[in-house]
Formats: sequence, C-alpha cells, structure tokens
Amino acid sequence: MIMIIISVMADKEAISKNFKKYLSSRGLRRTLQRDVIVREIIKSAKHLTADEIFERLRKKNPNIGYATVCRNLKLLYSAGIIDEIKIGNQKTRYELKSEDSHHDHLICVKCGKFIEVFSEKIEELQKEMARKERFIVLRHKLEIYGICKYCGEKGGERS
Amino acid sequence: MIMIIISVMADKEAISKNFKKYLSSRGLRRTLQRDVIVREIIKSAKHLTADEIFERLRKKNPNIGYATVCRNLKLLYSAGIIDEIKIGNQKTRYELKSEDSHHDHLICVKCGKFIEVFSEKIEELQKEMARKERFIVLRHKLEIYGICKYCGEKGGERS
DNA sequence: AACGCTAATGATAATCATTATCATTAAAAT
DNA sequence: ATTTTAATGATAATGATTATCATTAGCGTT
Ligand SMILES: [Mn+2]
Ligand SMILES: [Mn+2]
Ligand SMILES: [Zn+2]
Ligand SMILES: [Zn+2]
Repeated sequence: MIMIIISVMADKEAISKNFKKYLSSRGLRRTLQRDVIVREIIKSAKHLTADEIFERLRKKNPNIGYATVCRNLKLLYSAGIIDEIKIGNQKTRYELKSEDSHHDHLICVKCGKFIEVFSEKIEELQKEMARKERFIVLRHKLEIYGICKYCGEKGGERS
Repeated sequence: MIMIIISVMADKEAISKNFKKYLSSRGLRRTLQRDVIVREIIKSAKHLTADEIFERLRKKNPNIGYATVCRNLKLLYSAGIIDEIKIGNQKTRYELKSEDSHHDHLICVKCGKFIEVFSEKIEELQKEMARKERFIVLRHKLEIYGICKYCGEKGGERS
C-alpha cells in the first residue's frame, strides 16, 4: 500500500523534475503558469482537451490565457512528458506519459470511451516490420475503432 | 502478364460497380461528377489530398466544384471504397481501398513519404486484444512515425 | 535591491481545412 | 414531357489552432 503511494509520488515528482530540467537545458523559463499546467496534467483525468484543461485551471487561476495553455501543452509534448491524441477532426486530447506506461487505444465510436491496451508482441512486430524497411521508429499510433462492451450489449451506451 | 492486366482491370471495374450498387441501394444518384471522381481515384497516385484530386479533375472538368469533390470523397469513404488518412493537422489524404489491400503506414517525418506495410500477425493480435475487452472492431489505424532509409542514410532526404 | 534583457503571457486576430448554406441544375421516376 | 428532389457549385460559416504584439515577469548581472 504505502509502496504504491510512494512510487506514484516519486513518479509525479520525477515528471516535474524532468520538466524543469528540460526548461533549463533549453534556456526556457520556469513560470507560475507552467507549474500549474503540469500539476493539473498530473492530477487530472486522462484524455482531456486543451479547453477542458483550461477550464479546470481557470477555477483557481482566473487570469491564465487559453493560448498559454495550448502553447505549454505543445511544449510538454515536445519534452516527452505528455502524449497527444488526435482522432479525426476532434479536438486534440492530452494524457500524461510516464516512462513505463505506453499504451494504445480502443476507441468506441458510439460513446467515445477510450480503453487502454498494450501488447508487447505488437510492439515487437512493429519494430521488426520497420527494421525490414531500414526505417528508424520514433513513435507510433495504434487506434482501434469499434463498439465497446457496454454499447454492444443491449443497445445501451452507458458506461 | 496479361493475367495481371486483366485482374487489375477487373478490380477497377469491380470498384465502379460496387459504387454504383452503393448509390442505387441508397437512392442516391449517379452523376457525371461522381463518375469522374472515382475514375480519377482509380488511376491516380495514392495518398492524395482533396485539393490535389480537385486540381487534377479541373484539367478536364473546369466546372467541377471543390465542395463536390470533398462531399464525394466522404461518400466514397462511407461506401468503403477509399481510405482516409489523417495525420496530425495535415490535410486529409485518400487512397483506393481494394478488397485485399489493407495496409498500415510507416511515415517519414523528414520527407513525408508513406511506406506501406502489413503484418498478418499484428492484425491477429489486435483482434485478440479487442476480444479480451469484448470490443467489436470496425477498423483500425496504425501509423509508425520515424525516419526512412533515404533520410537516415547520409543526412540526405531524397527518395 | 535595482537593472536590463528577453522569454512568456494574455487578448485578440489570422489561418485554413472542412462543413453548411442556398439558389440552380439535372438525375430519374412517372 | 413533367415532376420531384438529390446533387452541384459558389460562397459563407465554422472552429480548432497558430500568429501577433503590447505588456509582464523570470533571471542573470551589477
Ligand atoms: Mn490513454
Ligand atoms: Mn497507403
Ligand atoms: Zn461505448
Ligand atoms: Zn524520408
């Protein structure tokens, strides 16, 4: 129990630390806005849009600007701290990306829910496939669209 | 040789035929514009944007409208005849999708080239993963981003 | 602690792919 | 031929994202 809590806390602190490192290594500045944005990302639910994050931040920081949120989400993405999820023409969503947590998504076309999945074998086969083409893999995106068990069941679509 | 040509021709005719079937089954009309759009899609290079297709069509059909091209690309997608490829905020690209030709893409972040790949094993593992979640798969999208062999070689990025 | 440099912010405008609107045209059924 | 209405083409609207720019505030130096 305690172990879990400690490891999560350590993880979160590691994220902030990495971000600060990233900033200073590039001559970027640490700002109040950047601090509250990472903190919100860390404690928030996953798969939020820029304006969902913006609205949450507004509650405590009424003066923060939407552009600032967007800019810094991009920055966090560049820093490898968060992932961007772009589905069709929907708003971009963001989620924290801690070292060991890569995963892909099953996306329900009825209710929009994201189910996180992972297959070491698929990851391996991707690398193998790329290797055959002498292609250097930087990242990938696997999205499986369909109907989740709740929406599939009895016509209902409540999760 | 001849066999190949015949099979390709048959395939192309099958596409037009399927489209006509799709139209009539839904009470939609066959139009000159729809005809030239499918024909262009069939003979064109792959991974074209709506306005690339529009420009090509304009050469022979100076009166065709951009909205008509977009609308019918969406229609062809609904009919299962073409695939949509949406990368980040780039313009949507389209490619013909014949029965047996599903594939995924390696996408070079330097030169933008698309390399088509396919792994039966990955396809199987995806289905297996979904089955575990009692998720009904409708379609999927696997994009692997990285650096192609030409761009990786000697700093060059000519294909 | 004050100064200077300039990155960062916040308000707003611009961008641009896509979608909607609507008067007109033309499939296709009668 | 007439009628019905889907489809078209020109254009406007939309909306997420990005750019602009005057102002603010990190942060290293003095
Ligand atoms: Mn996720
Ligand atoms: Mn392709
Ligand atoms: Zn669902
Ligand atoms: Zn390349």
